[in-house]
Amino acid sequence: MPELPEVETIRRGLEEHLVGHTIQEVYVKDPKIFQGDKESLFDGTVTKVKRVGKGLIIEIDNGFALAVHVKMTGQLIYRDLKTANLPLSPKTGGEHLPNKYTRVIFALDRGANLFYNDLRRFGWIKVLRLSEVLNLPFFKEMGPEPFKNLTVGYMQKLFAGINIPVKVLLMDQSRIGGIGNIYANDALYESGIDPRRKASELKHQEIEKLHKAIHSVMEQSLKFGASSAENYVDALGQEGRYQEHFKVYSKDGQKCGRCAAEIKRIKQSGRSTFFCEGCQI
DNA sequence: ACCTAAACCTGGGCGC
DNA sequence: TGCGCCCAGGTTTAGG
Repeated sequence: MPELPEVETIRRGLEEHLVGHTIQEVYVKDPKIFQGDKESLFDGTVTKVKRVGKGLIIEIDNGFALAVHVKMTGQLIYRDLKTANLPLSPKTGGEHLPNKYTRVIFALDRGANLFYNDLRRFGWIKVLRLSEVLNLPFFKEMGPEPFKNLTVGYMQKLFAGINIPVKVLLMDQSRIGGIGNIYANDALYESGIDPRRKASELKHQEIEKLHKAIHSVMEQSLKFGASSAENYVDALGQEGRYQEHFKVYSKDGQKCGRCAAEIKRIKQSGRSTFFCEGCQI
């Protein structure tokens, strides 16, 4: 599911392929997804693609921007004359685009297209003035992020005052940006911390280990092109392989690689948590 | 203020 | 074969 490494991998692909293009037309097949005035996009060039947490900002040099959130099953797929024959992952919904999951099509110059696919239709695309994008509550309320401004010191101060389970805290975007269920589970395993413990009860040294683990699991995922356990594909419609390297996520019933105890699955705040009762203490 | 749970959606997998 | 149910989980909203 798209978390920081997945969205960052999409961002890098768009940065490489989309920048320099102009948007010539937008076909909105599902109005639920697309909000704003598409005409505002037509007289400028894409200059930059930014990521804030799990959200994307596509900047255009006419003062407007596209803000995008793919939620769980959204895909942004770029196709042009060069990539037209590159096989698409079956997760895109078929061999060709557009298909039945294509909700928005951006027709670009030089015969290229950007397709927004979304099976479950949770995602959104908003046209906004660039100066207004960061005022969206989603961006405005984003907490410090791994690889940016998430420091050990910040985490130690944050954890001290919070009595919710550490796993639930890691996934709260307003407190720490970019971590979702996969990396919360794997980072807690990597640092040997029980996901049920209250954040305020963690020792400074444990928070230091957790900070390190967050970065190491996300770095590893980026290296493998992120995780395609569900619907994720990159900006060229290709799958990642981090799902082959999950530490505990989705591995309930299997043996822990560190202590050979069985990996358990519980619910926390309505979501699945996977952990090893043997070595996460 | 703090926390939980349902809602938003669709399709795949399971039991019967 | 098919029906009903559960599950996936990022964010928003409603409610305790």
